[in-house]
Amino acid sequence: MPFEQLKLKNQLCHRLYMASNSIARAYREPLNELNLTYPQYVVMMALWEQDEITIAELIDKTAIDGGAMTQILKKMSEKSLLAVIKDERDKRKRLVQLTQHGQSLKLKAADIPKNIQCKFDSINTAQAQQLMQLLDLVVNDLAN
Amino acid sequence: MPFEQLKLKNQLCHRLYMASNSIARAYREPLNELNLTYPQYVVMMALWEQDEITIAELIDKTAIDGGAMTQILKKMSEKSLLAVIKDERDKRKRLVQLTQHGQSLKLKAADIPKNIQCKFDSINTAQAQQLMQLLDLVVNDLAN
DNA sequence: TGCAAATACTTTGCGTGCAAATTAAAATAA
DNA sequence: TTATTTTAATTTGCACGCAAAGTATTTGCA
Repeated sequence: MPFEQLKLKNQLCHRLYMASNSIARAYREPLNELNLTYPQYVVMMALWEQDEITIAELIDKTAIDGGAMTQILKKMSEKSLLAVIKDERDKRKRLVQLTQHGQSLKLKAADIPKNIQCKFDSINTAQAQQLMQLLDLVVNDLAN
Repeated sequence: MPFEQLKLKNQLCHRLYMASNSIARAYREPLNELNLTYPQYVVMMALWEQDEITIAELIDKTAIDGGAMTQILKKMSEKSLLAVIKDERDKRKRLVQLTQHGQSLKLKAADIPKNIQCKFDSINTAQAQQLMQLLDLVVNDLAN
């Protein structure tokens, strides 16, 4: 079978492309109600876990590009979700700090994961776990 | 455990986000040598399988956004990879046709899938198949 | 036949993802 | 100490992904 390896149906990358876009699209509606984009939501989740971290740490936790992060934090700061303040001990660094508004949004966001899960009719919890484990292998293998 | 569902490590969406970005990044170098972006490569794979299809069919096969597709085809046309011609039977439609240059690129691209696979040290063929099947379930569940 | 609805695409505006260049500050070396 | 290198973040330019609006063209229905 010539060029079988170039067929779209055999491309893991294309599956990932479609799945990633699909799930980001699924988050769009619920996140619109919080006035958040998907990457902004990821930043919020990171900060809800640990507040007042440097931008570099935030980039590390979220895997969001540094150049994009600057813009994202700027927009989130304008929406009064967080503040970016100087680190007096190391003036190269900047610390990201949730506002009270940003902290309180956690309650409103708490239902989102369940709402998304409801859409997965054909995937059970074990399969979702397995999927996440396989995706971690992909990410780790490509990290080098 | 309060708000456990909001932690990043439990988010399938974030795993997909990272994996999709990682693998797109992995394709960047080999595709640079063909002067193709990743979505452009997807368009090429679709056309190598079946040439002279409408833009709507191309969108259907690739899952690339329609608005983006217009721009992508414009750029690929400028690079003489393909031509977009009118469908005389239905003047709303436009047909996408590979040029000889576009067709010949298939040979150069034939090695790419194997080169990417080499990076996956911890995933065997069966696991890759399983991953693709799970991703198909995700996409199908979210299609509704 | 004629006209509203559907279809196929294009355009526009916004928000990233990414590479590369830039700026500023701290760490390290000479 | 001073110069070099490294680290942290920003800026710039390009290519999408997506929603919404706009433009033809065709269908289908009254």
